[in-house]
Amino acid sequence: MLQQLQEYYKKQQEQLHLQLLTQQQAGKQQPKEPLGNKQLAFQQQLLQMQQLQQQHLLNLQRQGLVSLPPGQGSVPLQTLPQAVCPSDLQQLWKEVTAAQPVEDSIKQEGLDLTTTTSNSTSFSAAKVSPPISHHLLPNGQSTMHTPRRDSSSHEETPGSHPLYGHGECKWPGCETLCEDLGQFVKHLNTEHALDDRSTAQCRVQMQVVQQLEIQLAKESERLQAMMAHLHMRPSEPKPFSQPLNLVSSATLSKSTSDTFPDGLPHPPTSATAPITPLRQGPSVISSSTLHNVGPIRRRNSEKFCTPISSELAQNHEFYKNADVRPPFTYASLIRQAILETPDRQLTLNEIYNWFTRMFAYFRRNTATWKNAVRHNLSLHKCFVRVENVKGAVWTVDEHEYQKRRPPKMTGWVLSRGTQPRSHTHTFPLLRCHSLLQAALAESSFPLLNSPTMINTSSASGMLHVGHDDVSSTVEQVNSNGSNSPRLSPQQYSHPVHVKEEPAEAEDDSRPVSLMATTNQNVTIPDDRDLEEELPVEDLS
DNA sequence: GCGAATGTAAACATAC
DNA sequence: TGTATGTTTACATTCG
Repeated sequence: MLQQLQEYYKKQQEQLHLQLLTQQQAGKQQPKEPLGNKQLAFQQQLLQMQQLQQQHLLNLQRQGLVSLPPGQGSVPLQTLPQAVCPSDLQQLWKEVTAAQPVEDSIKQEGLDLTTTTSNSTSFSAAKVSPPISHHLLPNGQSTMHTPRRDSSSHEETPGSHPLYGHGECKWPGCETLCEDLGQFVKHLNTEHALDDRSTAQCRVQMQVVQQLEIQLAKESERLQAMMAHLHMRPSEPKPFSQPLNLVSSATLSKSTSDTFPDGLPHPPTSATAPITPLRQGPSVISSSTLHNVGPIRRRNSEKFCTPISSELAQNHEFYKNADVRPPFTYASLIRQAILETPDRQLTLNEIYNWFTRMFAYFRRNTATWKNAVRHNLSLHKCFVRVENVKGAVWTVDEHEYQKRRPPKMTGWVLSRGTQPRSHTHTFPLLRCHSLLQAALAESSFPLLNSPTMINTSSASGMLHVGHDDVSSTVEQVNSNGSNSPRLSPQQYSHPVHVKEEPAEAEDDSRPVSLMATTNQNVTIPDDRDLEEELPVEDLS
């Protein structure tokens, strides 16, 4: 099926290419500007075709028909069409840009694809929308052509370069170490000059961005349909506090498609205020999301209780490939890492590995975040160090973890711990509705970009919007509590030594049976109730 | 303003 | 000795 598709698209592309060449020939006898326009139109056609192909492939991928090798990300990069080879593209760009004054296509500091990028990426949108002033750079970062830049980024300081950070070149796949900016500029000019390879890399990055935009648009439509079906009013005032949040404009506002008939959500055209990823899930493809760095305080897993496990499951590929800081606290992430393992325990190094494996963001600044991880492990009582023959491993004391959570949640979260069981029986639809509304109102709805969740388990997915612990605990029950004979520390044949902590009278059973404490969490019965009562399909 | 939670940095100890 | 690991402290920030 895939082959057929690819063949089909190949043929289409060849036809288009042929047309393009024909047009080029014919264009020689025509005034330059119409030629440029026509070529642009053809180029757009080509790119749309490529988009279509990628969309299909993505759909196939979603349906499990196509699997991507690790490292390829959610975007089928390896399938990026080659219909426009770099040299063609370069030629195209030359001709297209020749029709209009493009100053300094190649700037002193290196390749500047801003104008051409705009031409190539905005597609038909360029015809109807004002010139977008943001431009995505090959590494997914965005340069703003507004005078002000995102001050939250330490890379945006004067004398810096968006492609340069932490002493290394951030050109995709490069990572060449450069001692200073001067050396970097030199490197940029030599290694990433305007040649076929760089052009191709730019194209790939453009495709990545386009794909994400398309995906977002589609999921936005889906969400609208869902909300319409549920009689919700997404465009009610109040929704989002971040005006620059793409989701707020693209997802929930019908006017998006009016503003941009191409159906593509367009990132904000200016960034006058730094954006933190507080309410941003991967569904928020905003420029600042893609390069948010620096100290970020609250994570939405804590504040808005994004279901970390489900979000991670859904957006695994995104976090794995995009240099985006995950919107979760270190504690949440560590806990997630530990709970994801069969044994519910990890060595420090394994935790490190999980971080780097799961998040591209944590593949750099290792000293900083590793220190933070160790700090969190030591600081939070919910993380318990257990020694075995292999060395020390870390486990999660779920009870402690729950205890440290501020009891300020509404809906089922409150009912989970404090209300009688009977309350959970009333949950399903009403609570779901209010919860959903609350989630929509309070967050950027991180499930938006989660086709699997929407497709296969929307109910559970929505219900999960409310508490990551709930989802995780439910998963625990499913994956561990009932059917998997996992090894718990006490099950090891060797004696288990638990770091001596001041034993607390009330929950002192921890050293004896950590896993028991974890799995026999007092909250589980409710979770189990929920699992039983709700039409949850995808919890296994 | 206060306190809790969190992130970051750093110093220090210990084990290998 | 260097590195990994673990603990602790300090300080800044965010948010209720």
